Amino acid sequence: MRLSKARREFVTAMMKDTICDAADSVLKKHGFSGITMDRVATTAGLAKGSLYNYFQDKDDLLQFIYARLVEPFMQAIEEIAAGDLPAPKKLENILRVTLERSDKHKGVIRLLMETNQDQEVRKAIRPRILRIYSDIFQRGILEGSFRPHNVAHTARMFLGCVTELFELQASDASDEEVEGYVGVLIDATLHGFSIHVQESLETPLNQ
Amino acid sequence: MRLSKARREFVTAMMKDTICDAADSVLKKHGFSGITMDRVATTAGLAKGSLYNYFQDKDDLLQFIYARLVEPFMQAIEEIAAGDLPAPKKLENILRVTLERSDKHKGVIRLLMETNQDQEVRKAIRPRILRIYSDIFQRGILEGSFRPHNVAHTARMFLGCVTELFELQASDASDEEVEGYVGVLIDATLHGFSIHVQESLETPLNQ
Amino acid sequence: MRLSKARREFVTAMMKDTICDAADSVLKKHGFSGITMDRVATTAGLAKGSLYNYFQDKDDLLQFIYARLVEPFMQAIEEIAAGDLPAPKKLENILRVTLERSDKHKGVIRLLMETNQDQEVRKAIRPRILRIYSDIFQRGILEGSFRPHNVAHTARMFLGCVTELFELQASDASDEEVEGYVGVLIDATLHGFSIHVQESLETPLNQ
Amino acid sequence: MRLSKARREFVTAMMKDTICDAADSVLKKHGFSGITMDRVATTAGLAKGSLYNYFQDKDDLLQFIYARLVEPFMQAIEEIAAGDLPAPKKLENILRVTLERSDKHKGVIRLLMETNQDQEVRKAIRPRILRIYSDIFQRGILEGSFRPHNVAHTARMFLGCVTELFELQASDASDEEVEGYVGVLIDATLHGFSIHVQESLETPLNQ
DNA sequence: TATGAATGAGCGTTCATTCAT
DNA sequence: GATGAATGAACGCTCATTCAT
Repeated sequence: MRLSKARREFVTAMMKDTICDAADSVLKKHGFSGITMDRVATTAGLAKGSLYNYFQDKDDLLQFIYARLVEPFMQAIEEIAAGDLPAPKKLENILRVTLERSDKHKGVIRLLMETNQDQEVRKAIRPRILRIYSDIFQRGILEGSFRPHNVAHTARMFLGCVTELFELQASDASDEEVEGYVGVLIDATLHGFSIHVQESLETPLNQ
Repeated sequence: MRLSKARREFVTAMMKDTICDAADSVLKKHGFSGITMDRVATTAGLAKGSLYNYFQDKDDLLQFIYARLVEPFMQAIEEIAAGDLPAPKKLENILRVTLERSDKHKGVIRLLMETNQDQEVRKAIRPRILRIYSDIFQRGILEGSFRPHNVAHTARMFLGCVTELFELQASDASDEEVEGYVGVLIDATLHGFSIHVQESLETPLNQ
Repeated sequence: MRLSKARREFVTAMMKDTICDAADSVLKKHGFSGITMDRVATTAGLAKGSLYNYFQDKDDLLQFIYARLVEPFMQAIEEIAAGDLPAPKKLENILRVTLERSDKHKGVIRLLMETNQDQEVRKAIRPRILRIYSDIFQRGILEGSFRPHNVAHTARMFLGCVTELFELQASDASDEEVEGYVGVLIDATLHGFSIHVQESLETPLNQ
Repeated sequence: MRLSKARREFVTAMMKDTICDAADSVLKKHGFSGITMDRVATTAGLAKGSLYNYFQDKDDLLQFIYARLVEPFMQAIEEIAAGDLPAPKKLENILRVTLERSDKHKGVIRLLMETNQDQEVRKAIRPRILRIYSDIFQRGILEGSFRPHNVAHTARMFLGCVTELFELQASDASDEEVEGYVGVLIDATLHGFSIHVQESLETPLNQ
């Protein structure tokens, strides 16, 4: 009995994954707004109504997809953030992990970025990421490796850069290795782009 | 005959603008997904069917709206890009113009961000912007103000930062002045965030 | 312009009636719970979506049907109630009018009686009728033609009788003339069924 | 073999009752239209599919419920009808029993009233009740306690009154004791409402 | 028998598009 | 050109019923 129950849960989890994969596939082919329950079901080899055995409604399915996709990222990132490397190294590692993982989900990542801002999950994810970045920048300032600046701004800009590199990587336009992107962004983050003849050490960035 | 034809075209253009205004208004009130042909028509004081005299289909209308909204930005930006200021100053001016203008259209801008990235126009706009940024970075390198780096990457990262500051500005969370955002990003672009004790001038960023 | 507008309203009203007739017909054939938008539309010779040009939603349609059917009754009844005949005569006239009119809508009436009590309209109609009956009974008591009794109970019982005669009339089982039913109920109302050898005049019915 | 068959039938009957109880419970909690096979099964501690081992389909189940609820009423009523009290007393007793029993099942009764009149069982019950009433009225006439009248009409009117008092009792609007309702209706049945100064004994009611 | 995942027709509703006027 | 009623495919969702296990 207990075994059978465990087994049932296992099968259910498998099905959720299968459906999720189907949704991924629909996402890739038809874009975010092209995800219909019908298409997902058909792609998963099910009837439309069967989806509702696994997900309460469409939104539930969407959230599951998002979570399954994003949660691993988040965990890896949070692990790094919780470590005790110097701030710049943390950024670098986070970036590397992020890009490496996203490399395996090219299509989905790109399309997920379309996600409407109203989407519940996106609302929940962004703050988490921004908070992590902020904390690291803050730590960097305390450690003396970063000049003082408004970490809320910095975190957002860093996120903006990551997002764009994401897209670049996801686009077919680039086969560059992850290390390339990491190097680019970390270097830019640390030094900016200009030639610094005479770096004034005390200049605050902002505030 | 020729005159009458010109007149006809003029009137048509006027009508497209009227419809476009109506659509803007609907956008503000109902959000992106709330733009229905019905609402647009009613708001424009027309019958639904009449829209199809001016736009081939809904997508055509949407693209027109997007273009009309974005085009002024693009022109201002391209004008700056075409000038002969030093590269960093160009970036700064472009950024300032971008944020200032978007400040006046917060509502629309924010809603437009919901827009699906598949939208044709949006697809068309990004390359133009990236190209402009790339060119400026390239010029900066030639001018000797930027270290050599892969300008494709840099342009994207810069765009990522702009996008995020955009969102920050559009969100109700911030009343900061445009100059604040400009300062932050320009400083970050030029110098990065780290404390540069010993800046090695010859280090290439990438490639 | 004004004419055209008036004409449009007229046509719309016609269509609402057409749809209403179609719904009647569906009602007769499939019962209350068998009224689907699809069936109504098809019966009316329309596509399903077209119904929504005339009714906001299904409930709106249902209410319209009910109202169109019931309102004429109500008006006739209220008119009689407002007159100055003696109470028993009012009851008689109301009954006669009710049965006469319902004779023309046999099928619908019967089915409408199924109406779920949650239905908004039924909720609204019953109290109106009960109030009218109550008032008349109350007047009858004051006039000295009825013995004192709880008019709330009496009104309900009278309504119950009417409803049943309604159904009897609507059923194919009976071809009896309206006057027959009127006579039966009025006589029963006035005298009951028992043989009154020695009527005690002062006995109150209730309370 | 025979024993085992009897046993099997017994168990089946038990299960039907269990399911029926579950359905009652669902009825109370979710209303008539909220009775789904799923909910009934869950409430009964069964899998959905198992219901179909005991009932051919949903309608079969519904009919069983209705019958099980109504049958005790019917038996009590029929017992009274079969006795040898005078007609008016029979009516009174039937009425009392009806109201007393329904008083204990207010919730279910009220919800059951939402039931579509097309429901087979409901259709089957009415004639039985009407027949009983008719017979009693007929007996009353023969006994000399009722004036001659069309008993089909009378039976229906009486039923209409009962139904209404039923609803009144079931509604939260009234806490009146059963005896009150009984008194009201019996009095009305026997004497009507009017003041009978000079009762002419020989007037026939109808036919 | 019991199970519950799968089905699939059906529901009410929306809306871009067409077309007779 | 302007109109707006009509269309019909598509949507998310429900649920009675079936059937392999």
